[in-house]
Amino acid sequence: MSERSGATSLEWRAGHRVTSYDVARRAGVSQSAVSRCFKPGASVSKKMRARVMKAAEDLSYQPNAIARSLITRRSNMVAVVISQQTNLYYPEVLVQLSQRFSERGVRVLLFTLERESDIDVLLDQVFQYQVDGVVEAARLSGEQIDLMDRRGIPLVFYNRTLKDRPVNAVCCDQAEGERWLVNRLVEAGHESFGLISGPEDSSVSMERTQGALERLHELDIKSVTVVPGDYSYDSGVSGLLELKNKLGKLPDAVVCANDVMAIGCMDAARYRLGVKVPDDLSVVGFDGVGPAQWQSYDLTTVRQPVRRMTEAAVAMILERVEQPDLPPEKRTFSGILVEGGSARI
Amino acid sequence: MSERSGATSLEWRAGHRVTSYDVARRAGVSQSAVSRCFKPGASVSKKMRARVMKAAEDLSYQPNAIARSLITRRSNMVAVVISQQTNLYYPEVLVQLSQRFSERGVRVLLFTLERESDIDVLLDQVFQYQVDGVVEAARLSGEQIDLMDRRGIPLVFYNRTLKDRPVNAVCCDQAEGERWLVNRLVEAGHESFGLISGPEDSSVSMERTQGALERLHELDIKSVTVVPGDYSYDSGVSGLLELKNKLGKLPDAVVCANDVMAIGCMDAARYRLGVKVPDDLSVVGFDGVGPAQWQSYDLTTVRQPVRRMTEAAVAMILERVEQPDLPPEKRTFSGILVEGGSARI
DNA sequence: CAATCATTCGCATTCGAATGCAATAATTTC
DNA sequence: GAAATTATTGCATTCGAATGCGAATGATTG
Repeated sequence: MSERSGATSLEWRAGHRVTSYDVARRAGVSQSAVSRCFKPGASVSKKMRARVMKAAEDLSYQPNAIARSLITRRSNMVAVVISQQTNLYYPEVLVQLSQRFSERGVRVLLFTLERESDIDVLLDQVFQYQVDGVVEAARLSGEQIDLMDRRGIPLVFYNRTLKDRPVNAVCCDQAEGERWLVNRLVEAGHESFGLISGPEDSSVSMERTQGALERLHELDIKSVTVVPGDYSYDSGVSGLLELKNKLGKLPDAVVCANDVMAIGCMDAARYRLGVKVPDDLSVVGFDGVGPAQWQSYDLTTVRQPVRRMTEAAVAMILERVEQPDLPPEKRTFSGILVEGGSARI
Repeated sequence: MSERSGATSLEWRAGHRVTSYDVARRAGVSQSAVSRCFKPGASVSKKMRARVMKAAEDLSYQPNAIARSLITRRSNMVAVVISQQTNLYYPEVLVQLSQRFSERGVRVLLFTLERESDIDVLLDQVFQYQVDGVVEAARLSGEQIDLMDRRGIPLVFYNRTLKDRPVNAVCCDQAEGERWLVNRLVEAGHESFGLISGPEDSSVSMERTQGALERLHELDIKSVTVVPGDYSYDSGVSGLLELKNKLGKLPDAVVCANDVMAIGCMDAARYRLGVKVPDDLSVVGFDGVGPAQWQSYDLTTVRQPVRRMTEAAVAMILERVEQPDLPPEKRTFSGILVEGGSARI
């Protein structure tokens, strides 16, 4: 706790990192003994542990995780890859993942994707850092998945899944959630629907839009128009305007592929078109982000169980670090319907 | 690009990582040669480089960053420590930092703080991972700063600074921004003010609130009431209600220590008190987060120049990795006044 | 063509902790 | 108290890449 520079620390040269050898020398034991003292469950006598810990304390020794990683072949680091999305929701996921991993003694090495095309370089980087596993919240091609597979790095997708390939994934059941939303809207008597989809290359967006369309079809609703969006607030705004253009009038309800677009959509209705939500127009979203609950929006949406999902992702990765040959597994969680005031009842 | 498992790869046993020795053997050269080929600017003949690169390609060899770190004493990792804040604004900072660092070949190791008390353990962790530097967006005690100093790890604070101690820091000029906001509000003829402050232990919040108070004092405004908040939407709501309680009526303007509280405040005014913003009440925030610009709020606020600030933080860290004895430096950036519609003109 | 100088390459060592194995010390058992 | 057993400890090696130094090769010059 308290050795000032200079005092008793003759052995302390600036720029010289304190190693297990230093501790060993000071405690008059071997380096291996020091190593063992820092390994839980190792065979060490009480006396030894006390002496070593004392010396370690004196020198403020901390084991070098990098050296350890080299020999144990475990870095205790996991890569989290997120693509630069407008999606307000990912930061939350990121923080949660970090926290859950950290509880299990694993740190998160962050990889952000600016351009989709950088993914190859990025995967090489991920590999170089010898991470124990990867949580992927970005798109990967089949080839890229193969690559990680060959490299033997456990890979878990977060909210994206490949139909044609067995992979590990944690997902929220997008389609189911959309079906709930559609059910509610139809029950409330809405007959014409507008959908604002997300980016084309987002599997999540596709599943949501498809889920809604499917249910609408089942319920024999004919008046359905889809316009494209990109998850951003602005595209929610323009999406609604485009719907109105296309139809000549507004639909009864708009189903947005995420909350942020739904929020944009509500604002467009109120401030651009002077239309009341939900009286004249119902709007629903998906995700359950914080702002969706703000009183100005009070959005009807489906909340993803982020806590559960991140826990699952962490567990799946760590299981596969221990047992690399566990078969691929997909875990799908139901969302939670949040009944706000943006949709008529 | 294309070696299928099985083909020519006799030397390829599962579970055996490809090392520089493997590449060396295949190329018929020494391990050092391989190492040099992967070091930019090393003395290697063209022929050699070609052979090695071919072999490396064949084996899909990637240098082991951990082994490299051990010998070079550079991990090319930087720790970013963020405290679990409700502040909507940090995730953005985090992503930006990651991107800027990544452009310079440095990765971000993420440390999230659940409880403030965990900070000591966390700092030890940071040290164990041998990061080259630390960007700290959380509070540290003087002792803790000393510790990092003794350990020789460059430390840059993001938006927090210690008065009584020379440290590296990148900040937005909170006080200045608040003065601007107050000026505008006073110019618009407002005479009574309510302030909703942030958490007590947040230096940023303190500077903002103090800055506003100071300017109000200079302008000889007497009717000023401060109530505490915690940066959250809810505390913005309750803050406004509390102000009304305390004063018996609403003030002319409310100055909130961040955008999210300002948003809560606006919603409370509209939906709890039935008061019009800005007609009956002006509200201003601070940060310039995305939602502040949504039409329902259209907040008058001061935006932090996140891009510039993160660039500065990255530059400061990396400079100090190269030259450890650069003196402490504080870089303060002016915010950008965003004239929204939440304050009367 | 020999002598000089500049490149390029390989050898051997290093970074710091973990670990199998053998040696030693501490316990237990009869 | 000796023998057998178990618990501790140290030695030596390992993980994979980087690098100082000297050897070998090549280029340059007179």
